[in-house]
Amino acid sequence: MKLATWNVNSLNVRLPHVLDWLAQNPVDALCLQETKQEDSKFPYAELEAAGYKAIHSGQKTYNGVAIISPHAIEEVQFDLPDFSDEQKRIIAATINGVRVINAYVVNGQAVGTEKYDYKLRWLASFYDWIKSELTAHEKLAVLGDYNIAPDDRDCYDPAGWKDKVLVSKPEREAFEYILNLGLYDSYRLHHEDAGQYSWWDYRSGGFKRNQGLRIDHILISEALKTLSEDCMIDTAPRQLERPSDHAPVVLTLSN
DNA sequence: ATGGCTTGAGTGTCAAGA
Repeated sequence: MKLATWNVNSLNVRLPHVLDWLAQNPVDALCLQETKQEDSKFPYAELEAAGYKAIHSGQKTYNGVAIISPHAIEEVQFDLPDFSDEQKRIIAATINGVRVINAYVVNGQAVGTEKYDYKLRWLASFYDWIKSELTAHEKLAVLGDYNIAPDDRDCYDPAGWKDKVLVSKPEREAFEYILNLGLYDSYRLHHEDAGQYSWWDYRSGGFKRNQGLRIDHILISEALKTLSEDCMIDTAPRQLERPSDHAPVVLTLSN
């Protein structure tokens, strides 16, 4: 079984990349973030023609999350249960017996801003919900754009980024607390090296110089950890014309 | 460089991303 996450930075622009990628990388579930479109614009028909079902929680211009799968998509849930929010950042479903949560975590803009405060409050509510989901679902995967680089190996310039948004101590602690609920950063189960990123700034030739951050993650419960065979970051789509600034992250499970 | 690029909105130019 393969699970993947990809922040596409506008599905309207990126649909050809997504369809090509799915054709080359058949997965059991693909979680998208930043679709940036209302449900009425979501390309259900194009995905269906490619053999995929989909669920979407979208809005105009910003945010928006989707789960795409060739299998039945069951027990669908939208939004955090205890956090009043107009922003479409959460969608979850059960696929082949695995609870799949897709999260587009708040960016936070800059430390000390209102948006940063909103990020920390959002993460606190996210923590509470993940805790309850873990008790309800033994096989749980929490995929998405976390907008947090967990440690200095995940940042191309730790000194320059010190205490900045995406790497600040409160954000890293929030990520750590979520792991401490009983989840594992699947990438780190299989790879210890630094310099492996999932996002590169469009500006300043970030990708060519490998100046990036690892902020897209697939967290898995103990029951899935025992099945985990590999987690990889696919940099191929980042090299295409008009790419998303994020690369897909793919988890392979046995069975 | 409170920068650099990309997207959506909407037709002039800004907000937001990370």
